Amino acid sequence: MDYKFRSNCPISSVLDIIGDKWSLLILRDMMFAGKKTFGEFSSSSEKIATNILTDRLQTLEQTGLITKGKLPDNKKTNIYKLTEKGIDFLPVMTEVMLWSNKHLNEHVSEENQKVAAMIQKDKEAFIKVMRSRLAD
Amino acid sequence: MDYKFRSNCPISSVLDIIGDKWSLLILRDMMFAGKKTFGEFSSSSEKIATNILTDRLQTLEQTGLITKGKLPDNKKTNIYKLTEKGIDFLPVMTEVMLWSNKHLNEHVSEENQKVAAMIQKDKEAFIKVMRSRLAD
DNA sequence: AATTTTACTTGCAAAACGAAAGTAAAATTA
DNA sequence: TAATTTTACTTTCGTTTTGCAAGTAAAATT
Repeated sequence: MDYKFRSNCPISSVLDIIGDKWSLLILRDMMFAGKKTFGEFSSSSEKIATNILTDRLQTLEQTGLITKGKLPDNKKTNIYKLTEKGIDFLPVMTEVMLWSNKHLNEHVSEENQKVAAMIQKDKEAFIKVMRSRLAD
Repeated sequence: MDYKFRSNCPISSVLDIIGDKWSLLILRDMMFAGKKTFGEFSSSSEKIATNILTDRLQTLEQTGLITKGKLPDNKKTNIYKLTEKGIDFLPVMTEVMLWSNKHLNEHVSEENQKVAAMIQKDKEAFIKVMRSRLAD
């Protein structure tokens, strides 16, 4: 099987998103922690600055990975959701999680190691379950 | 199947690497373009600044994803290689490539689209082939 | 009506970035 | 062997980004 790229592969085009740690953290929290609001993102243990969080949410929205909306009875709180394009990023984040679990495992709880082992066994099943959770 | 994380998943620990676009470009060029030297990395179309390239190569070495060596008969040119830890990052870069190909395809050559379709059909086979290339 | 919450904005010092020029060791060329 | 070129950086400095901390206005709660 010959995998040969004749021109630059398009990875560089996505680097404004995945080459930014705060954007990745937001996507992680949306995908794996079910977070939806500015306050929830702000409360992550990594302590993102509020001006940076604002900036990254705007960038993710402008590049079509998330949308910003409101609940019908609440004009104040923004609700952020992943778009289809954003949900399609799940395999990337899943592989990042698995890589981290394997290579940075001195920082990983035993509980998370077990979950990662289950995911490793059947990535497709995991992604299917997560997709259906996020599609709500 | 219940995938439930009881504590923070370890993604944030890896963000110094994958949350940096220049590091990702270097890893891409090593994995998919077979690049090994400072000059080759420097010649990528994204035009990384030489002081930044130096900095990122040092960071990747210090975090154990690449090694820096020389050829036996050449004391001048540095040869960079992926470590096992670095090669394990292949699935992440593969998913990034597939995501880019799907969502940024107006920038993607027809040739690369065909290659991406082949990869999508059998990711495991692709990763196996690439691993054996890189393990040399 | 008063207070709290939410999602920001602002000011500013520090850090990072990146263009461009320079440098020294090592290789190549004449 | 001397001159030139190549390689992998380092340095300078202006610009941009980051991030802390305080402030703000609209909306919700008390």
